[in-house]
Amino acid sequence: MGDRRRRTTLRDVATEAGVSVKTVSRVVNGEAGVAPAVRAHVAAVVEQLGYRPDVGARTLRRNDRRSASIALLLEDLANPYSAALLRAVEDVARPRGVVVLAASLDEDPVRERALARAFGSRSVDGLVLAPAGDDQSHLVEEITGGTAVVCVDRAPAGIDVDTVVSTDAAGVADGVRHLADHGHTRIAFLGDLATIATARLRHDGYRAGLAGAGLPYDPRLVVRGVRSDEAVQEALTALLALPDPPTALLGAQNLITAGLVRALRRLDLHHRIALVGYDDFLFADLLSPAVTVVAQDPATIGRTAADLLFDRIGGAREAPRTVEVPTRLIVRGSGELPPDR
Amino acid sequence: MGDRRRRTTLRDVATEAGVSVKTVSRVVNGEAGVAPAVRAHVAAVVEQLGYRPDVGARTLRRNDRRSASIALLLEDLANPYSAALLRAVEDVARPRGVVVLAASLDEDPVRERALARAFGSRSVDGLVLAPAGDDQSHLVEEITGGTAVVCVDRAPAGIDVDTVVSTDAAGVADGVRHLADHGHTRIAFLGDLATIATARLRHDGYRAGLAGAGLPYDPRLVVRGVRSDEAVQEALTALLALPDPPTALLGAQNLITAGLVRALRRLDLHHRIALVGYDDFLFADLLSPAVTVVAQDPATIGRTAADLLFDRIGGAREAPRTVEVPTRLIVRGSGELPPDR
DNA sequence: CTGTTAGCGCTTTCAT
DNA sequence: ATGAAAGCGCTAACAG
Repeated sequence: MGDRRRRTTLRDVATEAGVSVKTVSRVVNGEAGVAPAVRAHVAAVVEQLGYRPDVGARTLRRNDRRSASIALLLEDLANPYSAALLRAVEDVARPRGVVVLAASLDEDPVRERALARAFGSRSVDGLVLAPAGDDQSHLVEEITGGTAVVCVDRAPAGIDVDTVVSTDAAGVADGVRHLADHGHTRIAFLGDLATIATARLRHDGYRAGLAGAGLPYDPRLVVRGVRSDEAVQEALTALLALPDPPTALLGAQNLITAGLVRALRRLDLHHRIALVGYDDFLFADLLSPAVTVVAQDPATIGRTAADLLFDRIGGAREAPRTVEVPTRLIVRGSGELPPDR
Repeated sequence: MGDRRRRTTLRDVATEAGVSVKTVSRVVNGEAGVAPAVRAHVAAVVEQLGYRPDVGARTLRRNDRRSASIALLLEDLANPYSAALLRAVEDVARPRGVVVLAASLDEDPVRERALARAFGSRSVDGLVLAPAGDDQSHLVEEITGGTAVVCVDRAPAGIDVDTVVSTDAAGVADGVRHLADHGHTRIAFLGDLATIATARLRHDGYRAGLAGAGLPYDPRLVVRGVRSDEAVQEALTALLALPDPPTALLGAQNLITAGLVRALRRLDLHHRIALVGYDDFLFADLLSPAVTVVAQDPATIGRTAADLLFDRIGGAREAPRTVEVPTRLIVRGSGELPPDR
């Protein structure tokens, strides 16, 4: 109970093959310095005994402490954005024989630290982090300890590492401009908590987009900290009760856009009020009207982050870079409705 | 380059605190047998030096070889079903201090073996597997080696382990009966590859549902091996060209249902041909008509699988159980359209 | 209550 | 080309 049967070790193979453990180690690791005949024989014994190297023991002993594993700390693994990112990283890691640990942070800085620690204790070679709090300095120890770190989705604070983000501000500005091009002058912004860096960037993009279109910024059209379908519903109701209500909406996040689709539907205004969402979602093209979105590209973000990470793990020493992955405006219908009055 | 700076070890703490390594080990692991004053002092030094235990070394030495990690082998981490399952498992693992390794199999039995091996080499305490091939006997070694294994989504072959599945057949039968109740007698079935066990079960459910409704089984209404939107489109066209075409469709999988929604839309038949999908999806309620589905419950499957896994890891020795998680028919509109002729 | 010693499975270092 | 010995950081087993 609780005890595990002893598995075949290098030593077992060595004894059986009549060679030293070092020779077996050489064969298993494909190192030079073993006569072909010996190599073949050892390989046969390895196969026959079903020997499997113990990665933990290997990591412990090696000078570089490599474990052939990396960890991902994302917002929520069940969320399509995180899931696509994870999958993209996995696809880069697999061919290298590197396994992936994954965890959800749920915007909790405490959990960020705890999990970074837990993964650090397991000597992962690298960490891909979507920062949850506004201070990542707790990672300094890991970094000086030799763990490669790359941030995604949001710029980190307190550490200087490679970072891959979407062009949030520009993307939202595009969306705003698109609505303005369709004649809207009253464009509302519904965004996430201002404590979230990307939410701030998107708000900046909103301002910039308005400015670019020569429209004034009206704080009454801005609702922030929207974190549930109910909050969306309330916010929308309040906006529509304004003396000069918006004729177009910009949903600056996944779930907010979804909430807006539902809320507009409920008020039967979905064909009268224009909507542009930030972040694409499945079936956006099948709704009526189909939803125009500013799409992020989580797969490219993940792939890029993984590439940068493996560069670092491979010993790259340049100054940390920030890569911006462009968003793309996908025109589908909801963002092209004309102003309704 | 490649070398990692030495981290603080138990020994460092022991030297600094003026005690033996064993005493530090006791404090770190919360074992009894340390005087309160000593304990406090050691804890302070641990904190001051920023000591972090090395889980790899601990695993290597412990008799039970526990690593406080488990692995998930799922079909595709980017797919909402797998993602929800992963998240549910993570939520059970986290409070136990157990980290989660995850990988996608993409229906590839070779990858199943390779990844099971890779995780075995890292001495995970448990494995949650959504079987990709039709032979899981390669896991016998892991199991006798003490790794707990639980299968999800599909029953495994060649090993006898705890398994958590949806009531696939019953779920599809429910869907068929629902359509029959609404007057349909010509109900088509579009399913995945017959080599996939769940696809077979769902087909069985289709037959059973027809039988239950007193309807004949017409092979011309059955299309299997549908693996892309184009295939769906073609299949639908062929079905509608029959002398006596179906008035209702059952999409026996995620992507097939999505494809059917698109294809019907393209033919402008979405309000004339009834549709029931297997597997729920986001915004199914916002389409028009909203899509009636037989929903699986990946979160419950994941949670249950994780519970069973930790029972085993904890030493449970009963005969392996199979838990069936019920599906739920969600009535939304598309499945209640009357026969169109 | 506390410490000493051995050794997990492997790679490193150095010898042959 | 091969091997012997040391030791990675930790816990087990046993002494005191």
